[in-house]
Amino acid sequence: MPEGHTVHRLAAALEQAFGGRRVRTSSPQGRFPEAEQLDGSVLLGAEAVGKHLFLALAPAADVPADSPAVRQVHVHLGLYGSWTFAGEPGFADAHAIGAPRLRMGEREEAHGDGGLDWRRLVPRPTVRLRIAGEHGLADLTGPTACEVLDAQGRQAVLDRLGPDPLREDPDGRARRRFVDAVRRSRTTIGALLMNQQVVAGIGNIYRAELLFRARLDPFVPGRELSAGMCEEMWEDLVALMTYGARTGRIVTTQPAHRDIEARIVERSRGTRQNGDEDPSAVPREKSFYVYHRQTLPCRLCGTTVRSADLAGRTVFWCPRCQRVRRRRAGWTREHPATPWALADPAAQVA
DNA sequence: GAAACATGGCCAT
DNA sequence: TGGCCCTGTTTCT
Repeated sequence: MPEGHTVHRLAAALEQAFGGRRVRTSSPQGRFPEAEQLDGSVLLGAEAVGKHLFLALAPAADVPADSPAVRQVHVHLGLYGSWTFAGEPGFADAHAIGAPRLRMGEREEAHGDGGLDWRRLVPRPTVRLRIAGEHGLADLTGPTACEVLDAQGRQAVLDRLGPDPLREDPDGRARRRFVDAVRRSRTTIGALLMNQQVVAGIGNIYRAELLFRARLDPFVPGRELSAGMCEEMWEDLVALMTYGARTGRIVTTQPAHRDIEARIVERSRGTRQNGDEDPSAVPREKSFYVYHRQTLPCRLCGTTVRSADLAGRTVFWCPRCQRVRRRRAGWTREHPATPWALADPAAQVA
């Protein structure tokens, strides 16, 4: 269950694992029959845009990237999709917690059976696509999309996507696109943030957390927000998602706000993330301000966090910290937003 | 076992 | 807005 940062990590992991190499492809589940034609291709590269993943495959390593011979495997994990890696020690290293198996997507998982030969791993019957190389393999299960596209098809997907905070934006064009899209719309900011045409890569966690950090009510219409508020949100998103892509974890709380949990019984069902097993990581029950914290007190003011349906998904917010007031001049926040300089996610690793 | 639930998105009304 | 598709895990009967 990934948001954009996970997909970017996956692209890096797949490229590291198979980039420039010939791969075997198969569809144990049988629901991706194109795997047979792709078998024996060279994986030229892996790219993430928002939550979309593209794997470029060609008959040979020296085929130019823009050649019509290049096939684009387009993968979207949806709610349930995940990749499971298995291989020699050091395979998919950047993400390995312990060989030979780990899962990415909703989490990474290390199995202690070190003697297992990855080549003999029988795929689960639900594996849509298996990619195998010389040193290891990757199994894809449960994607909402796994299809072969040509260059035009790939472009059609990209055309449906707004700016991705995880892609370079040297001239500020992406930020401007985001700000304009928000301020042009009478739709609520909570719905806009989930619209991949407005910003690509945000999911339900980043939405709720970003709005808390901005001290903005999810139900305020986009057009009521000032340009400054939108620019601050974009910059905060870039920082939060960059941290997420680097660590594999969504952490939005500042260290000073984490210990309220000591006095609270956390819901038994938590939100799993990559690296939950890592004792140096911020524990999941301390990682969020509002996500899945409905009925619990706000970390800042103690008011009970609320949840409601917004655009088909559950949104979480603190009705006090995120209260806004309508003034003649437009909407204003009742509380100042998090000072962005302090919000540097790098400073959040306790 | 069944049912509920989950970090999504598409398509038909 | 509602229904439906993907799968795995937890919680309820």
